[in-house]
Amino acid sequence: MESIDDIRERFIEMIGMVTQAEGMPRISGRIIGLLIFDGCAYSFGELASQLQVSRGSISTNARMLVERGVIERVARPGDRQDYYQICENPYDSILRGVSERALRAAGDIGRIAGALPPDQSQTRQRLDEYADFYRAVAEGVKIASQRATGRSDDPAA
Amino acid sequence: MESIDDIRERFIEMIGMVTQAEGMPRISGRIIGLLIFDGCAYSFGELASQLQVSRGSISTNARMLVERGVIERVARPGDRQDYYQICENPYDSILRGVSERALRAAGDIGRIAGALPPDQSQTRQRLDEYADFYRAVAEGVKIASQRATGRSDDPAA
DNA sequence: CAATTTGTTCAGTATTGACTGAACGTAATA
DNA sequence: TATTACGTTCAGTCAATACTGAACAAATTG
Repeated sequence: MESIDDIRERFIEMIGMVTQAEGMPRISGRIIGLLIFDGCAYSFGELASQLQVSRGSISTNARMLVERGVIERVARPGDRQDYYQICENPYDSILRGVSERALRAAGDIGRIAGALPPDQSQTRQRLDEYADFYRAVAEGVKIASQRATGRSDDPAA
Repeated sequence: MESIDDIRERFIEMIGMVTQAEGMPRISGRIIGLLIFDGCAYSFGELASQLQVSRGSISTNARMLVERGVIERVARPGDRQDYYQICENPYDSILRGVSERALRAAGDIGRIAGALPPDQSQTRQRLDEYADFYRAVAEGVKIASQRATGRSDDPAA
């Protein structure tokens, strides 16, 4: 029988690999995995020792995750250390980032399409289609976000 | 006034950067950009010379893109070379890959959640939520795919 | 058959970027 | 004020991987 610690380890490493595959640093994913699995707040130092990484890495990755709204810093009275825990709905924040990137790509492509002279309508049409694709992605992600969270802004809930 | 060639160049490089940001090789994106912009079929050799990369790179990247259903090989009677053009709806294929990866992550997480002993219901719940998130992403992407393509399988179209 | 063309493979290179660890600033404590 | 604890920063290291280019097999042409 596999121990809980083994399962935990497996989960944390797995999330690390998944986030790496999504283009994020592996340590970011391991922080997320740890905080989701244990569901409590950990201090800066605990994160470093639990994940066996340098404090520099924790500093960089924790800041990025806070900035993206995935984890949050919480204070403990009488304790000078920084504590971190997973946000209420981290998934929303993650998807917002994906959506933003897609919209930016759509905007970039649309701008290039707009720069084409009028006699290049065929090309412009292909580029506009491409931009629409990215807009559709952004839209689909937004829908996923609504479904994954408590559907707080979904009238049909 | 910016020439069409300059715009073309800018577009191709831009798509290269976008795909790189999505975790794919930059050359793959440049091939896609070239084929979308010009909208015609190019030979293996033309791809290499137009993009100024080695034939080895074209071989590897073209094969991957064909395998993913983004571009396709077309034959020309009396010409031994391989010709490549963008697929009918490359976006569908790209999104299918994204969706599959999300579902795989959801399955992995769900399996780990299932391995937890019954007294870990809190943890299991958090993990199940996480798995649901990835399922929602897969679903949202599928919706995006339907919207971006000709909505061929959307009864409301 | 020799020469040429075409695409693949793979060993080597170059580059990117994650990660480390030491130096540093700051704040608390004695 | 000296010391300790904490988080940040940044120069340097290391690993992953995109890319090159030469060697190769197969097909074609003369």
